Amino acid sequence: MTDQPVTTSRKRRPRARPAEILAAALDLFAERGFSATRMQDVASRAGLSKAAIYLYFKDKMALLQALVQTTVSTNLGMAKSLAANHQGSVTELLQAVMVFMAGRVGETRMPDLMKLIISESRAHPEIGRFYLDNVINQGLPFFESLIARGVASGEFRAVDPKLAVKSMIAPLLLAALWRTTFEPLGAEPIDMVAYARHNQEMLLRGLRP
Amino acid sequence: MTDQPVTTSRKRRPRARPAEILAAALDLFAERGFSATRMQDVASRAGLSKAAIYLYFKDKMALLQALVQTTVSTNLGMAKSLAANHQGSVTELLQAVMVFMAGRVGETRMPDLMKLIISESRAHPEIGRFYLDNVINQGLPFFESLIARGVASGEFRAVDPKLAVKSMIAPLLLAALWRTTFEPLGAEPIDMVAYARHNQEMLLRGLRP
DNA sequence: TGACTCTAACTGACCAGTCAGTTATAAATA
DNA sequence: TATTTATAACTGACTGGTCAGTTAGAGTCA
Repeated sequence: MTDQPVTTSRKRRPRARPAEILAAALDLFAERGFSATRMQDVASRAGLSKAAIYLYFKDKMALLQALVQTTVSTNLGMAKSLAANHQGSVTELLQAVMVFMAGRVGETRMPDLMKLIISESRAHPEIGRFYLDNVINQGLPFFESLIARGVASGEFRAVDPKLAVKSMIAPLLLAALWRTTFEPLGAEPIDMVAYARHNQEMLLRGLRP
Repeated sequence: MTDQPVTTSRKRRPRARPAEILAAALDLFAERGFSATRMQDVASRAGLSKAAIYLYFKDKMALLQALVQTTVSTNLGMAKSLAANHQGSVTELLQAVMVFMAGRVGETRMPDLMKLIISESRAHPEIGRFYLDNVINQGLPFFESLIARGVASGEFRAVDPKLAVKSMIAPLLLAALWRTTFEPLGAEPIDMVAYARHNQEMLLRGLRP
């Protein structure tokens, strides 16, 4: 017979807590949305009391902000390093970038984050502004520069890079919202592999001189 | 001296009420989102007391449902009649449909409705399901049939219509969310005319044999 | 009068965030 | 090694405020 307490042991693991809390929050935000998620629910899933969350995060919004910061911002950095290390035609680079992006949409929780940002940015403009400043206003110029390189090298026809970039992004946005909004309601899932191949084909044909 | 009441005249206009209430609700939902809009605010803007709304609508959700039903569903009907009355190549028809759709995104409140549906469908699946059943599951097969016609007639290469349709829709979705989510935060507006022309060009080049 | 339209005031439920107090653990001390 | 001390980590219970929806009854008109 051990002397161990019958109740769930109250461990002190301050190093691990923030990540656990964020993981719980992402699960619940993705599943139910931001407003419908109670701090108590986040706490329960993370194995803490609600009050403990406030030792690590200022308020509920700080949870979302941290999720966006850590999860979404990294993607752009990865895409950029992809480009920096690339040798070969712009067409090949564009293909590589699109494969990478499609992978992020298909295999990570980026769609959930995107939907959260879109859904919550009206009630919480600071979230939307963070995304605008750190992802959109960084990412679009980067993609534009890729297109412009292709135009300069003669690989692409003389499109407006600002518009062409939207042709790169739009299918990903559609896929992200499809997955998070309509698939849970029973809509036919998108075959991401075929979809990515199709989009690549459409884009490159559309850009050909 | 008239005998009229000094208090704000309480007009009796029951025929006009539902439309007035819906107009107020759409304004506010678009401006602040669904959850952040108080029934009291809708009432004030419509010139009624909050309780009066409940004479015309069962609850808050019924407002959103009515908005979606009346505003969004009509678009598909208009696009279909466009197609029914069309003579000429599928390419021309596709162009006409895309111009029509771009106009709806650029000049009506459809973007606001789309964003509402996307934002609220998690908390209120019946809204999402209504949109899925009445717009997506009706509209996509219709657009697919257009593409398939073009493939059959040899105007388009042999694409999968299911995928090609997404290439038609995605830019509109991007524009709608851009307008409703990022423009209010200071993002550069999309020039819808140039954007529509660009998308048309990209789509038709992408579909060319 | 009676049917209809409308409202002020109310209710009940919900929930983010706070706070006073408790417990686990490392360091200091014996 | 065993005991004490200090404090960071943690919790249960509470508060203040919000808001959707209801009710009792007043105003209006035919």
